[in-house]
Amino acid sequence: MDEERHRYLEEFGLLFGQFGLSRMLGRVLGVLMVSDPPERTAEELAEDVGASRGSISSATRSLVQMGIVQRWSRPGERRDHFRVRPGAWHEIMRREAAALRNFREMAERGLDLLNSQNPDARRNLEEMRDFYAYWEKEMPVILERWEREEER
Amino acid sequence: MDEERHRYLEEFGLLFGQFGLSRMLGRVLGVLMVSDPPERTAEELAEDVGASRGSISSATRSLVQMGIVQRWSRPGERRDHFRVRPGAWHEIMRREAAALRNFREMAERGLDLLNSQNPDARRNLEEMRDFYAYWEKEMPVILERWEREEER
DNA sequence: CGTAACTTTCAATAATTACTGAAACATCAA
DNA sequence: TTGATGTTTCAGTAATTATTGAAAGTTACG
Repeated sequence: MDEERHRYLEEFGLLFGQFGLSRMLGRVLGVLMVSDPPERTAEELAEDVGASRGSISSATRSLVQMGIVQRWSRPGERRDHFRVRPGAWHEIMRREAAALRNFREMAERGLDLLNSQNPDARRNLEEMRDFYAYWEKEMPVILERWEREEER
Repeated sequence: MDEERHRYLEEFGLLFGQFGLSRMLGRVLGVLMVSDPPERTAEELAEDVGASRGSISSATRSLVQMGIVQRWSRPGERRDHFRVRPGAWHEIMRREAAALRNFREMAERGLDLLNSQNPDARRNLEEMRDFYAYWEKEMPVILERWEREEER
């Protein structure tokens, strides 16, 4: 694994770090993305990202649990193999779409808490609530259109 | 400031923490959202969130710099006041839309790096690139529609 | 069974990030 | 200019989060 590839993995990790996942998850996902063939054993992952077996174990567990990575094993072999699931990116975005609900609900709780008739004071929370309700409605539409276009 | 309100601020902060901003930015934004009237001085913010002046100073600076919060002062008064800008939520989403580009570019760099003809190995990166290119195109459309609907 | 190959768990610790508070800086009015 | 009021900066420290590595757990096979 050369210098350029290590830099790529680190930046892939940082991108995911900014975005909310952990850096290690990003690095592991990065290796799986640029692997040829596109799968790796836990041991290979540990070597490629330069991390301990323990870290790899917890990163792969999270990625599998999130539906981003698949684990599989050939019968009669002790080693597990990991690969990125087709549709992984769609799944990541679907999670973001689901999180919009938390923002809308936070706005609604704020309005209850504020409990004021002053329209000036309510305006920001109403805007927040309406904005996230709008996105909650629109994102699934765009996600579905992508799925239909992928099927062709 | 009662117990319920403090819990709200803490959860508002956590929501923003998960989402990528700092918890303190979230707490400060939370206070400004549920204030009546909807503005606060730095001193009031410090008291409401229970943080030091220094923390408030850096949080408000970031929020202003991001275009989420406005700072203003009445002539002949030394104190600055802060309030949430109308359109703040739109601005936050616009930033997310802009970040999609980083994901597409990461996929493109990965394809260069992989430099393999094996279609199986290229598939994940191609999917990533196409998926984020699609969102890069679609998000501005939805953001603009919101703006048009707001104007009415 | 027992052993080797491999994985997971989790307490300890390293690395990172958030926060404070006091000093420096800025602004207003007399 | 001075003093009072208010804000920012930043070095130090606290709090949090990420990571390791060794022990415990699993699985395949003879």
